[in-house]
Amino acid sequence: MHLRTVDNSFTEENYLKAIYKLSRRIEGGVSTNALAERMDTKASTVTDMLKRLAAKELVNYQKYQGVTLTGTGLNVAVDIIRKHRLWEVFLVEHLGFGEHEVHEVAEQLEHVSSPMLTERLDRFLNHPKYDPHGGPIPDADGNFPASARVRMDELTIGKSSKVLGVTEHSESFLAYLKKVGLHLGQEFTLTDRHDFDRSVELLLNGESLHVSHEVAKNIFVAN
Amino acid sequence: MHLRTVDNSFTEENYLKAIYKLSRRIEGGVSTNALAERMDTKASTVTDMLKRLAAKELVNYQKYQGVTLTGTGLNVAVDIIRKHRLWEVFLVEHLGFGEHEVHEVAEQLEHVSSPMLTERLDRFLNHPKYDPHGGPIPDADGNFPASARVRMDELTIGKSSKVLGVTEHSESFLAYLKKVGLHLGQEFTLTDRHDFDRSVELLLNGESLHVSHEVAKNIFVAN
DNA sequence: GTATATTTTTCGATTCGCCTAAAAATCGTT
DNA sequence: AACGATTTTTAGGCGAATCGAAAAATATAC
Repeated sequence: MHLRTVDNSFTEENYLKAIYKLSRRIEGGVSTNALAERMDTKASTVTDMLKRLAAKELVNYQKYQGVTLTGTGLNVAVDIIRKHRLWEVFLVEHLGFGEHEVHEVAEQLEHVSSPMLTERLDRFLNHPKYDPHGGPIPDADGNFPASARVRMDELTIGKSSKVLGVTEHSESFLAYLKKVGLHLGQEFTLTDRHDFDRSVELLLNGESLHVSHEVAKNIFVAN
Repeated sequence: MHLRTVDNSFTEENYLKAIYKLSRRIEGGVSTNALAERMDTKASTVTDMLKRLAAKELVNYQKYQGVTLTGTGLNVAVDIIRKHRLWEVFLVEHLGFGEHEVHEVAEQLEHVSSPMLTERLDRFLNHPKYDPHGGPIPDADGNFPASARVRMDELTIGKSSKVLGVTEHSESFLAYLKKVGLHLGQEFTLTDRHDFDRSVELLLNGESLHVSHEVAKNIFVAN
């Protein structure tokens, strides 16, 4: 006698979120190994979980073929992201957390399940569109803000722009950005693109900067 | 490798909290059945859990003899109560929740583990001493506010006390209090408590008065 | 003080999330 | 097409948290 309507465990929610994030960056289904690395677990564990998620119709899974989210699974994933980012705004703007101190706490808060809480928090925060890292916050219907932002690697040559956010949050990546001066709000001009490796050239504070495609595709800029 | 040094699960935390709350009202150790009822589970499940908690030295447990919290267990329980009540203050005062809509959400939020979050929330809320129901909020060291007030339904049997205030302000409730003589400052002795409906018996001006739990929980009395 | 009732514990089972080791499928290279 | 390397799945096991059924301990009644 279980009520099984919306009974997603933290673990399940985290898998769905991981699948969502990985599928943003990769064409087609997400591989078991990619998921295992992201979830810091073993491939066999991932296989087990994918079967369970498939049984609940949260993912489309066929063995050896990778995994994608179903409509339901997508809804859950986006809702988790919405909550995560709203909490980050709260932590930074109202509790005085530093931008880089919020992630772990938000990882916990995002699993609190109360639509009323989420909507009231959203209102309290004045319906923010971006989190402190520049990540877009989907609304209650799961729609992301229709904003003027593109990935840096997609910006037109010659355009001036500024850094709005990143999609990769590893320590090393953030350290690299800091080192080369690509911090939030930094203005620059995209002067050239090299087709052979899709890297780009920027003009930033009067200096030229070479940015690899791997880096550029993880940076959101104004368009 | 998780960051949580003391890795208490939600379930464990809830058992510790339940043991704490039950031991407030009852002399000696808490019985397996009382705990099972409170946790809405089976006695056999409780026995299993008590063994685990005892192995972690969070409770003192000897079979058939009931259970009490160890120092460590008490610390955990009080910290959960602190977080629960702080979140209730936040929900009511900043998100506009009604007094009676907050409990379930706070039950989830109380398990978010981040001392930094708790302390910053406490500061944001201006170090409140009582939650929206009048429940006292322990400080970061686990000390409850010195002011001695408890809900009438939580007063120890045999204690003499006096009425300090109410948390329910409806006309009918106030009229009832007036009729039975429970006005502000009125002295009385709590002579008995009936576990089946948690109602209490008072001795008031030499007369016996039966007060339902519904009423008693909305009256603050000196402790 | 013995019999009966109640409480509590023990004893398998189950599900979730995870692991290791081994087998199977797929991919890459020649 | 066939070999070897890599990825993925299967198989079997483990701890946490739960259950029901049955046994054991304690409490109550007579």
